[in-house]
Amino acid sequence: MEELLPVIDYISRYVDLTDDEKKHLATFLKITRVKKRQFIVQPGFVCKHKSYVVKGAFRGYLIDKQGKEHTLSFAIEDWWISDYSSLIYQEPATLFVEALEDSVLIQIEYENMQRFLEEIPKLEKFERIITQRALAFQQKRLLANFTSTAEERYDEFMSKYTAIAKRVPQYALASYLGFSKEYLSKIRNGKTSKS
Amino acid sequence: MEELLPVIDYISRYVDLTDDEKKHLATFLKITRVKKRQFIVQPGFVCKHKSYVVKGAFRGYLIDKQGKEHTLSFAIEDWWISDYSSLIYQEPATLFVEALEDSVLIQIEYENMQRFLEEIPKLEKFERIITQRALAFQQKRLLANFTSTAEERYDEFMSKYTAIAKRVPQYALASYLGFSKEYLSKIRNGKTSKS
DNA sequence: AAATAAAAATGAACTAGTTTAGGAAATAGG
DNA sequence: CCTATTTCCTAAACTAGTTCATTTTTATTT
Repeated sequence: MEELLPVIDYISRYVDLTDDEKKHLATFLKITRVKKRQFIVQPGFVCKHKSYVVKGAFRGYLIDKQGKEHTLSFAIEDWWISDYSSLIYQEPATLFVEALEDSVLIQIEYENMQRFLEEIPKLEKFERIITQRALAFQQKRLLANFTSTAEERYDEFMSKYTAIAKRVPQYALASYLGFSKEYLSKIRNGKTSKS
Repeated sequence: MEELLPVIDYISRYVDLTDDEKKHLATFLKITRVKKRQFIVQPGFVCKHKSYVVKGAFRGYLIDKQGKEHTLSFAIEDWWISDYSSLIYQEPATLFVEALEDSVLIQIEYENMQRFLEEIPKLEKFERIITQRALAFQQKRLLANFTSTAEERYDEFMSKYTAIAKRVPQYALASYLGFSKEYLSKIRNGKTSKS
């Protein structure tokens, strides 16, 4: 239970849970430790969990036909990550989700998620809210890609997600922002460095 | 009530509602008729409704700094449309949502949505499910843009959303698929026409 | 049915960002 | 502390898709 507190506190930000409900919820959760470079989701395999990051960093990406990587999401402490469409439809994933550091997760298995939504209907509200936020986040990201140039997107990301920018490799950042690592390098060197 | 049946049936696909609940739900809904070229959402104004299309066609798009249009979504009969992030955070919209034909909508006002989620908690599940689907849809769209070429995306869309493709102008389709109308025209004429 | 406006097609010049291939610098592991 | 691997930088050639200006076709209005 001790170790599961972070995620229970997280959920409690959105719905009020009694102590009993918290205990019940805890039975649906499990701690997972992964090493750097380890995958928690891989294309072709059904994504079985929703994962909350207690410690560490992850990125979700896919590889296109030409072998190019496209990063779709990052997650550090207090974020969630998974292949969403694989998880909800229980169909083979398209994404890799890879640990960028040695990390600790709290995971909820798909079947358990269905069970706890039935047994603790309050949690429907939690799921609804975080899904709405994820959707709004995605929409905003999409819009940013339309309205801004490569350089603006870079600046925006650096100021908004400083913590993430510091922890992920540049090739991952470039492939998140939608351009090549070479071009990221060009942007960086175009700036008047303060170091 | 009669006129509101389509959306009540839609919701009933996801959650079982008693007749009383259906009647209660109906009090939260309203019919809106709009003419071609009319906007139901505009940048700068808070998006107040979630809209279900009974009849007609819509597109959601934004205009970037260079004046270029980017279409984010289409909606025809039995689809929902709105500026999602504006709606859930009740902040000014970034999108235009425009009627492509004379149309009929069933709308749910934001405040009413909050009320009915509290008064009929069953509907949390409905909201959760359709939000999850919207998110999965968005993710798939994003992935398709990475893994396919302009031409493949065009083919994919034509076969998957034939009904929509027939009803929306080509400039709208091009700006949805992520290239210029001139390029769409080029793709079309590159194909061996069957007409 | 004519007049007007909107949408679609064409082709040539253009450009943002990619690709490729090299080497330098930094990190991690033993 | 030394070696290997990963990450980062540079520069030139390249290309998918854009832009612009003009024409043809298709809708819409009177």
